[in-house]
Amino acid sequence: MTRQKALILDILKSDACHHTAEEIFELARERNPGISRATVYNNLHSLEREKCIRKISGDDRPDRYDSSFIPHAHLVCTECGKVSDIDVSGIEAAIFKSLGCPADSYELKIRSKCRECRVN
Amino acid sequence: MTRQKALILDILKSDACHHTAEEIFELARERNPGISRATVYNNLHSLEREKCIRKISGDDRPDRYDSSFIPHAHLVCTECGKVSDIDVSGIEAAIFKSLGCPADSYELKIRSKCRECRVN
DNA sequence: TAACAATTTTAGAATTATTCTAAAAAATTA
DNA sequence: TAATTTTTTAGAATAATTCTAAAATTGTTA
Repeated sequence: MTRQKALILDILKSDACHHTAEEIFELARERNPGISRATVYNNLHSLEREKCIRKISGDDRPDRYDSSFIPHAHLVCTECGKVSDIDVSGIEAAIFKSLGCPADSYELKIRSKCRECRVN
Repeated sequence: MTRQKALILDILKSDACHHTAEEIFELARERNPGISRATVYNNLHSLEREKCIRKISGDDRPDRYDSSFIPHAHLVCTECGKVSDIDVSGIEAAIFKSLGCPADSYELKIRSKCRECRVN
């Protein structure tokens, strides 16, 4: 594990936010000013291949990276637009059933009002 | 509804494929050689806003458009990138259970090899 | 239908996110 | 340590999409 790769992983692990590659590049530069953008992309790819991190493909916006490799669903609020994690049990089993094998990965985005907006 | 917008909608409706904007542009050019790429993008956006079509955000590949607005799962081939519909029963129920109400819409993207690529 | 306003289209430049390149540096192996 | 492999770097290249401003089309009102 190179210095740069460890730095990128640390940035993701030490922050609950779902950062974009560009944000990670900026944060990495604060601690290693010489780091290259390509290195950030290279390592995000390799960390993803190694199932250390997960990419959340953006909706008209740049992709974001999640320090958790455990797949989970995202709730996109139709009212305030906020994205939050949501647990939907039984997806994996349902996917396995229709696919005949486990998926490489999956992404479930649910559009609904979030709890806060539902109250108001 | 302009001539161009009708053409773009027709291309999507008359073909089960999930085309990319570029593919739609090429198909539109066959029937209207002067059409501009920007027109294709403009109309795809406006059709999406009007809930006539749905965008499937691409995974390292360009976004694709679905002529149906009814939510359903998509299988994104990790090999050839093709997007196909896949029936995963029980998703709606699982979402209802964790949300406490039906979702406005959802998008389930499953990454795996498609049937053709699995054979080869 | 004429006159006018509003919207859409067009061509191509600009932008954004990401990937590629090839030489230098670092890490790994023998 | 020497040789080999892998990674990093800077910046150019690419791909997808958005922007721009002028022209064309469409819609509206008199």
